Amino acid sequence: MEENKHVTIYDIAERLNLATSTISRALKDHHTISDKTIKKVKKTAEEMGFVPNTLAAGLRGNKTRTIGVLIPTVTQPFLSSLISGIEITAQKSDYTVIIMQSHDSYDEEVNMAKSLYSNRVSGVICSLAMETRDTSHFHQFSNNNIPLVFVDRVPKDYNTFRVVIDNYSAGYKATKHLIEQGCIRIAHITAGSELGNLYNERKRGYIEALKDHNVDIDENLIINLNSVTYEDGVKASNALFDLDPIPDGLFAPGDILAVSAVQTAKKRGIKVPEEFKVIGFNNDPISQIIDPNLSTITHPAEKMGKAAADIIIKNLKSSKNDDDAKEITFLNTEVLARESSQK
Amino acid sequence: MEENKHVTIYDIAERLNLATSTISRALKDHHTISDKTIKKVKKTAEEMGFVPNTLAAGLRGNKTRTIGVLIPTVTQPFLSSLISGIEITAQKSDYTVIIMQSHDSYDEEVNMAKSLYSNRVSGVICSLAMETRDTSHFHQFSNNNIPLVFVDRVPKDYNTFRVVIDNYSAGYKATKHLIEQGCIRIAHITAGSELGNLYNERKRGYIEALKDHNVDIDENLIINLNSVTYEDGVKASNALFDLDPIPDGLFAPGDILAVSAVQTAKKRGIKVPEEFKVIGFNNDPISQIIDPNLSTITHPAEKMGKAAADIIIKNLKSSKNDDDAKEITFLNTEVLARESSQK
DNA sequence: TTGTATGCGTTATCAG
DNA sequence: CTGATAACGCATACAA
Repeated sequence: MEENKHVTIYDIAERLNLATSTISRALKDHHTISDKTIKKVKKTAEEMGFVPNTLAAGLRGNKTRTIGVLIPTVTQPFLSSLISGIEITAQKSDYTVIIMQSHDSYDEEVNMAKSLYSNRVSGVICSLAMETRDTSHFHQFSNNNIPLVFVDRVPKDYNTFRVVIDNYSAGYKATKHLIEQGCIRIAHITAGSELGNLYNERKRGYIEALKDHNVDIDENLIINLNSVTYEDGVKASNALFDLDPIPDGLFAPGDILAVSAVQTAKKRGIKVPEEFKVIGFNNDPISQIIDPNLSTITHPAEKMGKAAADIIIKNLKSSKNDDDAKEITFLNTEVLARESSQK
Repeated sequence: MEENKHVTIYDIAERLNLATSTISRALKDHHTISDKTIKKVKKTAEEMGFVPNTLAAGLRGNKTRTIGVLIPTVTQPFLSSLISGIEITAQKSDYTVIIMQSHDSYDEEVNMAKSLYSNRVSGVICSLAMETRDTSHFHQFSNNNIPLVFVDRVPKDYNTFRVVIDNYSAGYKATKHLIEQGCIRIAHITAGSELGNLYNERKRGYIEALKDHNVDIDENLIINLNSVTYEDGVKASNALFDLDPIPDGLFAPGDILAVSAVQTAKKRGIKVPEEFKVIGFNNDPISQIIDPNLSTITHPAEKMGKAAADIIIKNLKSSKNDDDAKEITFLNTEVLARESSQK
């Protein structure tokens, strides 16, 4: 077995009778190094199997070209698409992405944030954990000039970059769509108000749409959940179908909830969309698998990821110490009318 | 804005009039340091907002307590569950996980591998890209005593740890199940033979099961695909349904393919499972969403992730330079009989 | 165009 | 029990 010690620029320097500084510069195409030397160095590096030690470089230069991503989980379609977007953009600028999952736990989020800081990431992209109420664990980034971008589930009061959709108007659009499809008893599921208020905003849109179109607001048709699993959705739907009369429409703020409602309806012999129309949120893959296909609101996950990464990279480039208010980027959503809300 | 320079052990040392070495040791509960000092140091560190610089520690100690994960994508349910398993185990032993996606491209995989090495990860867990035929880019790990574990899509000839399921027997079980449900014209979809031979193995199991049960093997019922997207599945299914007579069963080596077959069948008025029974593979979430629910083969993604991480960590602990043959870990699969293959 | 010297923050070795 | 010092591998300021 080869007990290969890692090859360093020092090894290359020795072999070529050059200074380490020359090697270091040649490897990065520094303009003060002759083409000849550059070629020679690169060739030898290749031959010797040199791989730069990013730890050393990071320590020395205090920049790691690494973007830390801190999200609840990678298993949600929305979030994995977000990652995908981040990665695509990062890769173009030669940034490495390191992903950590909070599993929607505040404590884990705090730990992971520390770990990211400990790893001296160049920038951070975060979608908050469900549990998170306090965001002081992000101060370490802000205080040290490490660009921080919140995505989707963002804190309300934190002067940093945010990439979001307009949840209010999305909720409004979804509800309006159901009204236009003839619904007059529209139910809504919402989730425990948290820091980010994402579900609250969607609910606000729902309420406003009802008001604007003179549809009665019935508190019995609004179900409040603490979490948004499939099982929660089944419970909520059953509660709705126990009403008399049952609602004729549902705006669910997530496709999983919507799907659970459709399936519960089917199980109870309620016809979708004839007796009960549904619109979800996110445009998850399942929305096209379920029968009937689910109407939903698009959520531009990949675009959001790209936008967030762009902000980080741009900010790092200009290295401006701006105390300016950080902008909020709003991305578009659209109603995707499929079978589950057909007239 | 606070222009906080990072707090270092040097800052703590200065404040407490102690040596940096004392601080370093105190922070790690070294037994040669008095309890009093340890307490004092920890308190001050906390107060000053000290966060260890893992780059420096990694550089110095040549170990980073980081596991690099190199997989095709995080968006596949199987792979995101795998990650989940890796993370759970890693976190218990205080390892950090860094994830990179090859997007099934050989070139990206080579790059990412270099990047992981460059980051001096302590160990690597990899599921190969579809495109990968050559695995020499992993030698850098093997040669430098960095534990390497392949998972699921593994190379055939590479003396390193492997965590897999027995694809042959899984394919056999799936096919046998269809036979037991009364199928006699069982179709199969397979994918271009690659290094890992995962699909080939499943196909081999399919063939053997047919033979063992005296069911005719009809080459027309076996469709070979280059990729395994939903669209590919639709094409394959249509080809099968254009046959006369159509097959009465299908073993699809992935749930997406199976779902596409079910939906294509429905579109063409073919009744599932009455006229056409289907079994998939992986037990993806969609398998429980589609109507009828999809029979499938379980794939213990999270367990595999845990097993792989365990191997890395154990190996790192014992730091034995074993030239021994590396073991292969086989995990169990099961037939999950649901509606789509009902008699 | 290249070389010299230094420091990034930590830990391990050795000395006290 | 604590301190001084060197070393990890690289990048930069400065010198030549």
